[in-house]
Amino acid sequence: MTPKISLKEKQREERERLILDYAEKMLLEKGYHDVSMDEIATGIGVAKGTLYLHFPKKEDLVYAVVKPKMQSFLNSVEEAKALADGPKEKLAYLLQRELTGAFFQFLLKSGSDMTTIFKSYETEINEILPRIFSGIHEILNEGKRKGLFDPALPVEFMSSAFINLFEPHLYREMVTVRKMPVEVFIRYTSDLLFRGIMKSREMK
Amino acid sequence: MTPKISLKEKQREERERLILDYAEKMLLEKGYHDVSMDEIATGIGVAKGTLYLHFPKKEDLVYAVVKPKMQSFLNSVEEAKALADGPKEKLAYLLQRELTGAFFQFLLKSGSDMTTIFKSYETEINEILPRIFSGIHEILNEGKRKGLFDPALPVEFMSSAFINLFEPHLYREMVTVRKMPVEVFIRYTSDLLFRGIMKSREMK
Amino acid sequence: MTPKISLKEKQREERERLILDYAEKMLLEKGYHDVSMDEIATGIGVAKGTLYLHFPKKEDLVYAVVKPKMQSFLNSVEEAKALADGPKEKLAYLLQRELTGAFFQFLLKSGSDMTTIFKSYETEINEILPRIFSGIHEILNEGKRKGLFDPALPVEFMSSAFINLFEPHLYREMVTVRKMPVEVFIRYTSDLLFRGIMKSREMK
Amino acid sequence: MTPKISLKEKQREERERLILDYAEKMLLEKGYHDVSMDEIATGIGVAKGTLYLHFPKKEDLVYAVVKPKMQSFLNSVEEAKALADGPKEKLAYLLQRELTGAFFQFLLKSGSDMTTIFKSYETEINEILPRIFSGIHEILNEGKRKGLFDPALPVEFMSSAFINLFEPHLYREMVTVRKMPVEVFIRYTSDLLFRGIMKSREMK
DNA sequence: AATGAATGAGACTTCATTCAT
DNA sequence: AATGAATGAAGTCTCATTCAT
Repeated sequence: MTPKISLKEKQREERERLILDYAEKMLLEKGYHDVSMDEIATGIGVAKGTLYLHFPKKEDLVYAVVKPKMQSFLNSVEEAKALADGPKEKLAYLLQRELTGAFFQFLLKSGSDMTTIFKSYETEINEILPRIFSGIHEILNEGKRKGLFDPALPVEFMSSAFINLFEPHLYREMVTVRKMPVEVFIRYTSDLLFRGIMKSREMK
Repeated sequence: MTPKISLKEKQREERERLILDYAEKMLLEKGYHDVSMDEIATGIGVAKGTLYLHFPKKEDLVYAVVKPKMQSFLNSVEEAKALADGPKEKLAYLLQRELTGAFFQFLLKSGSDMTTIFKSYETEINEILPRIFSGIHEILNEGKRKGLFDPALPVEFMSSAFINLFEPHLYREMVTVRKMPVEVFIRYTSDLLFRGIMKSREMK
Repeated sequence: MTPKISLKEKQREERERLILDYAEKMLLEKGYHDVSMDEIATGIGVAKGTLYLHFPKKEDLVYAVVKPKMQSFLNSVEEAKALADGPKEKLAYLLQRELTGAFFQFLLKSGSDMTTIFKSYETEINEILPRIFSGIHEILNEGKRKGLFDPALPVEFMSSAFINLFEPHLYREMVTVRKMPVEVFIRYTSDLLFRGIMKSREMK
Repeated sequence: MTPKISLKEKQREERERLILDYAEKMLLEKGYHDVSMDEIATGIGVAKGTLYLHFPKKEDLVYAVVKPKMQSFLNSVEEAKALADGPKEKLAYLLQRELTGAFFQFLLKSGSDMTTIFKSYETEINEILPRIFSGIHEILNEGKRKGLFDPALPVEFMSSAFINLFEPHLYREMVTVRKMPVEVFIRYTSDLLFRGIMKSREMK
């Protein structure tokens, strides 16, 4: 009977994906508080109760949207660290891998510290986020050691500025609205990170 | 008996300031949707109704918090434009003047387009915000013309990146928590804007 | 010192009259629930607290508006009863005397049994209203005895129909809006009471 | 499975009827402002939220009570106009058809112009009410032309007096309290309209 | 499993009434 | 006496969550 079960399981997962995708879309568009469970249910054509079969709380549904993005970001950080290239290339890799992910965007949109919304996941979040940041800090410190990055700037300062680059307004304006090719957008962002807005003299 | 009138007026303004300050604090901490009128009232030790004596709607109270910051930012933009110095100095002036203001921070915190919250003030906002951005764009274009700023980066891209620098987490972490002197924080931020995180070769 | 006191007393009464007149106007216009104490105070240029120096409760203020009209109606009933004329003339006298008074109009406007609003005055009201009705009933019974009024119609039916004639919409429409002279309006109303809408054959 | 759907639909309608009936009862008893949504919910043993499933606003619930009565009255007016009989019979038909409906009663009870309460339905109301009145006026003018009704009385005067006959106090007192048979009540009312309170000489 | 009607806590807002000045 | 700021009970409405079908 395994196939039958896995068929059901498959359907269940498809349904769940449907929910998560639509929820993500709406959350990005309107933020946590302006998206109701009703709206999500109606939007994908299921009953409100069905959402609750998959996710016991709104918090759980939303966290299910956010967690993989956080996870993916962590993974990318780990991958970046493992690259043979230098720290600059590692950061560029991260940018290119995650710039379009909606994770941090969502957080900023929601306008709350994550823990305000995800009270039940505080422990989990406090396990993942620090690893993300310490991974970035490692890369940044490596850059400082190699004389590439400004030794005067605290790594916390740098990493925060780095994270801010993932803010969604700019992406939407440039790529979605103005049809700037993603690669161009990524290059610009990466340039901005590495040499600010000044006209470069020596590097691409 | 003008003094008597102005005494009352003074008290009224003090009370209003009390409300606005506490509201700002809470809004920055928890965002629009997670701060209730009740909470604000209790927090400053007045009854709910008292808030409504000063501000007919929650929207009005919150806009009264935001407007002066928006206004101040616009003023600073105008002042920056009027400076005799070059575009770089103008942007630095803006950073130094407004980096600690909580306006954009609040917006990001609130996680919605302003007009989602401030429906009644849409017209007003749509009058102020564009002037802020076009002012910044003028400075940026001036910089491009003078060969200072990267001509490849769209000014919208630059201005958006510039605005992102005002995000509050970093400020709080560095200045409030780690006791970094504000001047140092401003210099770092300004450096970041102008030359990215790379070790500088030729400029301060 | 009597004159001084009576001067103050006079001013007090003038102020009270001002309040009562404005309150009556607004009550008639918008009804009990749609007129706020604030509105009344502002409308006559005094502070809200001042209203409460004269009338401890909204109920008291409104009853102070209503009571004299009720009283006046009762007086007119008594006067009508005392007339030398027949019952028809007595009713006509009542109509002519009270048709323009706003008492019953106000009640209808307020849309509640009087006792819903005037809880504290229930006893008083239950003393006056029955006297009004029994006075009218006396006249009606006199008319029945004299073979003038339809003996089949219960007096309660007649008196209620009679009271309904005081409804304000018609008065406002005809006299205020269409500028029908009051005497004509009274004659029409009186005709209606005595012979309905049919074309009269024998009496004016 | 249409029957299943119609079962739910049926239950929904039953529930809605329950709400409407109880709301009507309370509205008639205490008027718009003195009936709270809470009170209605509690009164029929459901939660407040349930009311809002059926009617998004208090205004909507109340209008759902009023509209059918208004509609029914309009229908009766149209039917009356279409009768083969004379104008007197037409009015009598209207009286007999609608005297027990609570529509105008409710309006009077509510003590406000309908449009004060039903702001969102102003257009709809301004479409129905004038048709009611102009229908009545047609009948009245027909009566005048045929020499039946007093040509001196403006039709607006007559129609307003006619409407006043639907006032609820009298009905409740006579029929509900004193157990007067409805037919008798209707006959009395009709007599009152056509010949006033005078003892009739020539007509029943 | 799926549904969606029902629930009720909690948010915003109004307004009669009180009270310090 | 007069003021009007302050109060807080009460009302309308929303929405995450539950539960009978």
